[in-house]
Amino acid sequence: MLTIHEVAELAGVSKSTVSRVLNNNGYVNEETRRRIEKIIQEHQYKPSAAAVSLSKQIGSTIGVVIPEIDNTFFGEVLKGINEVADQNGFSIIYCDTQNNGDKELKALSALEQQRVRGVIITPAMGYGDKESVDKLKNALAKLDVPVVVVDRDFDYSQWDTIYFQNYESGYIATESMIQAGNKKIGIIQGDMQLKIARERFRGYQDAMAANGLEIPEQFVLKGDFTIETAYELTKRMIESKVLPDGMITCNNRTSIGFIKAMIEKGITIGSDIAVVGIDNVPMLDVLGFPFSCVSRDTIEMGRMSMKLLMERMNKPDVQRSIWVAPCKLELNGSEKTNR
DNA sequence: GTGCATCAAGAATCTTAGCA
DNA sequence: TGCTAAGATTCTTGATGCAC
Repeated sequence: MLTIHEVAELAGVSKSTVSRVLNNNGYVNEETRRRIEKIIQEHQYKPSAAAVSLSKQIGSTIGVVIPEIDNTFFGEVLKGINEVADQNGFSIIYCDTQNNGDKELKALSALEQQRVRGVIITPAMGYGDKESVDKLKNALAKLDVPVVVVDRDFDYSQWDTIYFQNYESGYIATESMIQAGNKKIGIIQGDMQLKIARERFRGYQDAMAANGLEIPEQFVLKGDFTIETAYELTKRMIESKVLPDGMITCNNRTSIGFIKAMIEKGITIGSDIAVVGIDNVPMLDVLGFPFSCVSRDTIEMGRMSMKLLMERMNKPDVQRSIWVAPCKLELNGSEKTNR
């Protein structure tokens, strides 16, 4: 790859003149300009992003901190972020915290060293108390760059935020199950330290109460948003020989764990037991498995987070922005049973 | 209209001093 | 003389102020 120095040599000018042509500022003789532009085009010269950052004292790299790189949900969010970043000349550094607060602080420290221009973060933990929020706040303050929080909103947050209609998703999922004729409806909760899990559960509780149904406590399973826990909890529930009419699964991974246990034990979803998940599991559609869920446009959430970050870069003093991704009910048959 | 000099951060390389 | 540690210098690339 050519450097500005080599372009200058080929054009018979100094690199200052090439720089003026590149940035379209200062005086440059029209003939000299045309000659330089021709060389740039012929050699497909592109200025080094690292050197431009160094020179301008501003980076073109965005740090994205996510808690589960192997979760398809975050894969799609990243896709949306990448799309907008790419269109606007930003590159991305990804950090996976594996839902670990210490790893999150390390990742932010690494991004500080990289001198990123902004950070998009899905917090690793619930941050339900002021002390842990302060730790995160301090780490982000050290970076001194715009921040956007995605998906996991939490109390005391002060940053631009993009999240999902968590309460509504819990409510709609439960309501759809009730409309399908189910009465004894359980739920596999998410990690209740997270606000999103508490909100989804609250939606479930309110939908049950609004329809005059009691919550069957033995079918309120204390999950943590992982496949493994959902699988174990579902297996134990099946082994107890008593099943509810249907279950709400609180995220895509919980749905996978639930379905895996059901298949293993020979129980047919949509016939022996109903299920409505929060978040889609695209792979089930590919496999022809009818799965009803409350979905959201995750790629759009990624796009919006990057757009919000760029807006914050341009206008650092405007009020905090919050964008709520709408939820959409997709009924494919698993909300019913033949019992 | 043009080019020199300078600046930025940090790694790599070179130089120097001190000691055994 | 050889080794180590510390400090100084060089190098990378692009932007820009200022002199000619």
